[in-house]
Amino acid sequence: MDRSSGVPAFRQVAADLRERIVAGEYEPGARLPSERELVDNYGVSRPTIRDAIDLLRAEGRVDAVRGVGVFVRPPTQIERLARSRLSRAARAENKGAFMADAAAKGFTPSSSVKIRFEPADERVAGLLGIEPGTEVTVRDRVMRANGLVVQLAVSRLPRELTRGTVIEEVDTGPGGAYARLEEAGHAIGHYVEDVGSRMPSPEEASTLQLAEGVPVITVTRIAYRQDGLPLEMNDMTLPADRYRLTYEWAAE
Amino acid sequence: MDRSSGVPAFRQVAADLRERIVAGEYEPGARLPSERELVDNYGVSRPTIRDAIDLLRAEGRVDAVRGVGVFVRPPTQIERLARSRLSRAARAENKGAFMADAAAKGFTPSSSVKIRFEPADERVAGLLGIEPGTEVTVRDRVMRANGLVVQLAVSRLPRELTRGTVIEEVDTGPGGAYARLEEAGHAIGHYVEDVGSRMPSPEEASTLQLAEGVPVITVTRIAYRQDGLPLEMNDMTLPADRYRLTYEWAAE
DNA sequence: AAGTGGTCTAGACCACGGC
DNA sequence: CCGTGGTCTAGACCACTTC
Repeated sequence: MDRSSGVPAFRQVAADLRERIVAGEYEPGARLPSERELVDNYGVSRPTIRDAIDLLRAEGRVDAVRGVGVFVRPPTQIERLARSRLSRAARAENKGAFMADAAAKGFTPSSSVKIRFEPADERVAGLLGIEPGTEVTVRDRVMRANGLVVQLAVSRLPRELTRGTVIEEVDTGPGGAYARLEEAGHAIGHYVEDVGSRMPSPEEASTLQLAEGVPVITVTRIAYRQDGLPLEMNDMTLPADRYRLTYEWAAE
Repeated sequence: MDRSSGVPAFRQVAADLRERIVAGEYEPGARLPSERELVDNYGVSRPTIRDAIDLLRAEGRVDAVRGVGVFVRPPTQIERLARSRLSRAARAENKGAFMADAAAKGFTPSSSVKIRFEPADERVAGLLGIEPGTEVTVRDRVMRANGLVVQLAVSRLPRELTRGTVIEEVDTGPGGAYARLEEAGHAIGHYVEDVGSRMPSPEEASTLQLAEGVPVITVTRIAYRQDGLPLEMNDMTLPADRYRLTYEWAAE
């Protein structure tokens, strides 16, 4: 603790703890000294110690458990999602991309869907190439693996394309909505995915059961018909500590 | 303020401010009431008000400026990075992917490179398909646009492929390292990119000049020769509030 | 000089988990 | 019951920006 360095005390404490964690002095899953012990160790007040720990929590390095202690967060298991999950071959045998992934990875998937219809706002209309206000079919899904929420997905299609099809039902049948579109003569030509990241809203953090300091990955996928007409857009939200996305393409 | 709801006071204050921001009562760029005003408005102590504001900062919703006030963070300008930046056609006229992007977007790019050689660790060896300990050439780059740091990139190649080439020099010449590899008979067959996100380390936050509550996007790209041999791996780190990544592919 | 956010203290009480 | 983290208070002083 250097009180004259100009560096705030809580940052010095955080830096010291961070170093010890990275160095392995506190291993993954290990408990840090209690806040009151740290008060004695560093010679600062408890709020200052808490500021330091709050910093490490925001970085996603430690988890605090009330009544128990503060623990070094162990590395999480990462799933890779590849674009091959959208192949027709995969659809032939499964209920959709998410179920296909689940089958491959050996966990028990479940998914709850809410269907609604609403007028397209500016953004949706732009991406789907329709007039704002045009009615769209919205499939709002919460996907779970072994009971744990792992993904949110909001899919929107021009209602014109879904009227009278099972895409407006909860269960879209084998191969999912994409398979139904193709059966209706809308063969998919190409996909575009737009990937970004941000901190979650409090609602997202609680539905996705996110730990502190964990961002979400946002993916907006648009499926186009072979003539270039947008068929569907899908806004997906994934916990960044459990997913990576893999894309692969030939040079040129 | 409901003191008997069980919801902590600072979360109630944060929720109220968040609502007002989302509703547009405080517009982007607008100043929130000062902490001491909020103390009066909500009837809680200043540390409690600060806890509330700290929450909004961690979410990336507001910025605090010492001596001035707390401001609603305005939306940032987002650049899209598309895989087409890696095409041979783009290389033909430019110095590399980053410079190509810069030219297209109309900003002034600059980039500082440090070259070093080191033995491959476990991860690097696995991705490059070589034995751990094998010497690799490391090109450690900081990319800037109009003076602002916008990307970190650490590129690694088996030294065997770069010995005697300008890839071991600071300036790799027109088209960048990929062009030199192709000239040396290592035509690129395909690329794989692995995309994830996490909160930045303090070092990353300061070199990338990241605002609070802004994650980084991490991309690991591997370039393979046409026979499948890994030629290069590139670990990129991007500020999540300034970039989105776009991928596009044909169905099937 | 006045107002702002940044830091820090020395307490207090609470809710929760484990013994 | 005791120790843990979670919340909250009422101050204090500082560094900084603006006027």
